[in-house]
Amino acid sequence: MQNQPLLYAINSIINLTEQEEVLLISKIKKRKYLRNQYLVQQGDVCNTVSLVISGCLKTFYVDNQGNEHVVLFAIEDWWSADLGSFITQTPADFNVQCIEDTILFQFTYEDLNYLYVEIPKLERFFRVLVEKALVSTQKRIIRNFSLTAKERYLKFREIYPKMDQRVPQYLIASYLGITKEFLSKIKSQLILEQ
Amino acid sequence: MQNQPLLYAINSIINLTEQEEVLLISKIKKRKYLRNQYLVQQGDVCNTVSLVISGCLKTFYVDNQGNEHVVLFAIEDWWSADLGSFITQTPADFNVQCIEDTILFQFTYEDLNYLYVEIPKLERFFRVLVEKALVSTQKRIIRNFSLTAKERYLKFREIYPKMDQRVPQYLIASYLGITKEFLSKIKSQLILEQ
DNA sequence: CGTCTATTTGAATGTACTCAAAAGCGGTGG
DNA sequence: CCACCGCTTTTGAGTACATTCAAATAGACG
Repeated sequence: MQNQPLLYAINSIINLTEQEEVLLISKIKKRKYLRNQYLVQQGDVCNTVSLVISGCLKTFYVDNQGNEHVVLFAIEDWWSADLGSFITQTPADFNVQCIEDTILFQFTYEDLNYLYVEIPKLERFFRVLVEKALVSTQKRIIRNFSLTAKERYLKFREIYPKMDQRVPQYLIASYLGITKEFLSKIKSQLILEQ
Repeated sequence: MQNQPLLYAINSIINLTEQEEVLLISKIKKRKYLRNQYLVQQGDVCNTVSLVISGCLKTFYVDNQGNEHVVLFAIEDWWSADLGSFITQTPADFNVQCIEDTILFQFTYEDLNYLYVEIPKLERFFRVLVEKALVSTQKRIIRNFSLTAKERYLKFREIYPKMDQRVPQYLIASYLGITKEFLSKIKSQLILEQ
């Protein structure tokens, strides 16, 4: 049954009864997006939380000079949303866009709040999800401060081994907080060093 | 009654029954720390989550070169912990230290997990707390990428108006990801501009 | 008043950026 | 099958933002 992967993930943290599973599944919206489609656009209200089943998303911010800054990539088993927009139901600061054809399970704001009431255990699932995201975001801040661009790139390849081939280089540069040109120079330098 | 501020905060998000309040209070440890005392040291397991009643904490990371990097300040109504260490009960990456005399309400790992079972609504309180922290951490990453040091400093003063006077300048520099010397130069430049 | 810590200032340096141009690469159509 | 197009990556020269190191100055506290 197609909802299994998500249910496994959820049941590894909380144990749902059969009734709860049925209710949960009734509120999950399965959606397919194509490469380059947007889930959220800066300025819109983010109305869904998405769990990635397959494919890849980028969450990014466009600054005043028009530069894109990738906040995070979400691949299989990750989730994504403009959380700030979602929880306050105000316009989003971030864009969320598919960089591959992507299959998602989505919860709307209304449904999720309904589910929190009907299945209080679900609070735990999302608490744990958000805790993990916070931990990895804090670690990222540290990496940005204490490592050079080259070290950050090496760390990135270590933490996300598949991403390096999967994602265009200019997006990795953006994630690392450097220009695409400079990442290119780092890579050629790394080749020379071998 | 001394526990009121925290209960107000909690009751603004979830409604506790009187029994639940009593149970909750029985597990809260109120502690006073002096300036410079550590709550958590890099390498130790972080066993408590702390809610700041008064005073100020810094969470920081010491890198391989021995440089300190402030991850966050926690003042009144904020909370702090090495969350990664706390949730996995593994050695902490971060230090948490008082930069003023500080009064805290603390939950131990065991008590908090017990409370999650006895008062499931508490999951919601902490989910909301962690969500807010994640949002502000993501916004910080964006600021670090899209703003110059000077702009980051101005933004910092805007977001944390009191902190600028309250916290030594070299810690603000560390929070902003720049050297203390450079922050000093930014400030003198700002004075000239007026 | 002296000591310790925090901040300021300056000169030299380095890391990463900008801009411009060239090269590579994948797909599409003639 | 090759030519062309759009998009990504590479390369280079010049520049800017921020760092390092050293020394001077300012503040806080006993």
